[in-house]
Amino acid sequence: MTARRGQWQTAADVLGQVARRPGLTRAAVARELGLSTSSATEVTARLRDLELLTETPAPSQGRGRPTTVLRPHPRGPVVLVMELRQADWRSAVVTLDGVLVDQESKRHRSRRPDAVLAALQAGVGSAQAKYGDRLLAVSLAVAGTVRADHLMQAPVLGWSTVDLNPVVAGTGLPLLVGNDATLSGVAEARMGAAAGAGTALHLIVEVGIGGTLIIDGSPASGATGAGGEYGHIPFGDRSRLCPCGAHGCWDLEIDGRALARHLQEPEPDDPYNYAEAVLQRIDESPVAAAVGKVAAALATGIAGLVNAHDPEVVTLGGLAISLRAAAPDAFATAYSEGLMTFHRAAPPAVLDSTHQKTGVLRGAAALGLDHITTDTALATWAERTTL
Amino acid sequence: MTARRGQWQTAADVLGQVARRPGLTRAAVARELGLSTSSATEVTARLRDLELLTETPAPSQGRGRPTTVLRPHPRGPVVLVMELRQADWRSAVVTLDGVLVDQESKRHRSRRPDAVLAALQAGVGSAQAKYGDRLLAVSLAVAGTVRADHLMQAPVLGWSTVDLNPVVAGTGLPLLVGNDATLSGVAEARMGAAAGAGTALHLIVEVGIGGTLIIDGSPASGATGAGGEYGHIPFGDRSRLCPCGAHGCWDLEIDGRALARHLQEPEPDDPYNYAEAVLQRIDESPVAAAVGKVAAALATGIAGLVNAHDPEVVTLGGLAISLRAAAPDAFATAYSEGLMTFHRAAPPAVLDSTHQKTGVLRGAAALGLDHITTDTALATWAERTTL
DNA sequence: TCCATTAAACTCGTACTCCGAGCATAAACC
DNA sequence: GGTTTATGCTCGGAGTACGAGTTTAATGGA
Repeated sequence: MTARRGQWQTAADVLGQVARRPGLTRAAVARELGLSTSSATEVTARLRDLELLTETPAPSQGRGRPTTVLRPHPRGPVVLVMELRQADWRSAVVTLDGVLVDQESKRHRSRRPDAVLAALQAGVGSAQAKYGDRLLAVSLAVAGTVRADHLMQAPVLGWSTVDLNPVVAGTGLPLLVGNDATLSGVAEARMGAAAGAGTALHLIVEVGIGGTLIIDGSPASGATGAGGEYGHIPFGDRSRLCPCGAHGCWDLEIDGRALARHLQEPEPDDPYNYAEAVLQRIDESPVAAAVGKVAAALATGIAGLVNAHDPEVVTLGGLAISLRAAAPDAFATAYSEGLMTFHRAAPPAVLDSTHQKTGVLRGAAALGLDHITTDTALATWAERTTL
Repeated sequence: MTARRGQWQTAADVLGQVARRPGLTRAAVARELGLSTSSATEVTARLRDLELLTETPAPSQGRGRPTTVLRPHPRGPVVLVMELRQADWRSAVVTLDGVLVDQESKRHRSRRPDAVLAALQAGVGSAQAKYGDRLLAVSLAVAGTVRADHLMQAPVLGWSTVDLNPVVAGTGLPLLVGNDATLSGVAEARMGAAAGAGTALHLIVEVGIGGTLIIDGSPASGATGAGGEYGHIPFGDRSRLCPCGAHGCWDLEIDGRALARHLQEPEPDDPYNYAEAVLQRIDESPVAAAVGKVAAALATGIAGLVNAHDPEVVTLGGLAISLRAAAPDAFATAYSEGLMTFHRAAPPAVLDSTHQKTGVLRGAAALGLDHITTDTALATWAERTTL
């Protein structure tokens, strides 16, 4: 039978709740979505029959008939999430409650694109072997600029344009690709420091700066998925050429390369670890001055983006956290001075990320689950299960 | 009876189509939304019974049974749209097809906030007297920074924080407030140069620069509605203090004030008309040089925002159009050089707005219609009509 | 002129979701 | 052990969308 318009919308909403706030009880979900108890009964029964959810008795909370906790079904759908990084790749399998299982991590043997993609493809293959039909999608996070399903620029990997589709070749699975900074922002907005915010800005400094604007839990990824490259807006010195091809990129002002410049040290091969090392020397006064400048450059840019986007909250990741911690006054001053006057009375809070290393995979998991819990995807699953 | 979840979703979708593409036939709407003919019959019947739509015979297009054009019902709901500008205010009434009727325009007698708001309130009153229950909302565009239903900064009006609620006081109508630049961007994205684009960036230069990022037809308005103040990100000279309170705002680099600086003329009282006058003198070589610099500053900033947001298309309004036209080479060069390399092969088109003076009201109309055609709003209307 | 063709509207029976009301149930509280 | 409380379950009903089949109103050709 063909799916009817909006037929699975409520079921999708229920699954969305389960993914965003794992451990939620059936009664709580019903309250949240404004469902009547009869509807809740019916929807959960449907989801149970389709092997999407199971119900387990919930610990009782005072009087009243005890309710149940909604949990993913042991034969329910899963998504494979993968993160491609400079020296290694990680993967995990996600169930409908967003829990990561089967976590793996492997160093690259070779960094040639075809070798790395072959390794990822093998990972997809073994997940498919283990989970079979339950595996519905692959969500891949990469440390580089993404455009649709291509990696355009990945300085940390030393890659230029690479088609990522080989990762799922031969499996018939859809491949979702996202930038790592974008996905860590999604994690913060859904279940981290920015949870509940309608509009949130996430910025993460590693080598250069990445980030994303998140509106109602979805990243503003632009026309081709390359949105969020905040490192390449001209907040910096226009005379400096960025490896990206533009001039005066913010990127060049806020990471290890900028610290080295201020300290008149040679450009570091590994700006991330260099910056961490420099931050250890914060009691040396030239270091403190350099860190202050970089923290101020970071804060000024953030203030500009706050003016532009009016986020409810800003979350920081990576080196941005330690940079601010090392020069809190320089940061606070530059932030305040960069804001439009009317923002200064109650400026958006700038919070440290709550997810650190796991944020990227969690964000990839969130978008992967979104993909398999749309009403149309559920209709497809239902058709398959009831055959 | 209480409204059921999603009960009016399809009806809302149909009305959305009618508003976005007026003159659409019933058959076309059904195709567009993937409705079966039986559903189309039913939905239109329902909308007819509720005095939301009427059907008029469509001009026949070849063989086959003729279809009908969906038009707003003569007793259907309307929205009052208003635009508050420096010297005057304009208003119009919008029907469900987005057509503006009863257009009016009145100069301010006094520019004191209370006097202006009283005049607007009187306008609302007369619209309510004429349309009665049919008038469901007021959508107000203002030339200034908006935060929820307050105007925070309006340099062109000389106002600081002003509560705009008095405009609808005593009417019981909901007030929707939007920045003028944001709303003109909505008009471009819905039915202008950026029609069909998923992500579009709109920038309009008048005094300073305003704009908005539009995703799937909705502006990214931020937490409080102040989103889109692109003029106040630090693309400019950090030593210059902006009236907004921040330093180095882009605003200061791309309007009449910047032209005057480059020409070493005194700061103009009316930067907009000053800039238009300067552009008439483009054949003087110092003027050409100054315009080139300003056009380049505009293009460089646009390129940075393209890097950040990856829009499908950029639309220009106000002076931005004539600035680019006056210095096309400077603009094109700076645009290209500001882009990340991978964008340069196929950079987003930068198009002139198709709506000029009417864009703001059309954008306000679009958001107003959105507000009264949500499924919940339709349920309310239905309840009222069937009583 | 008349008939075939075409596209779309209409009718009817059905499936499905959600709801309200009423009832049943399982815990905590007293 | 009865009361209170929150929740789940059952049932009948309302409402939407759909498929299949039929009807309708136009065009275009014989």
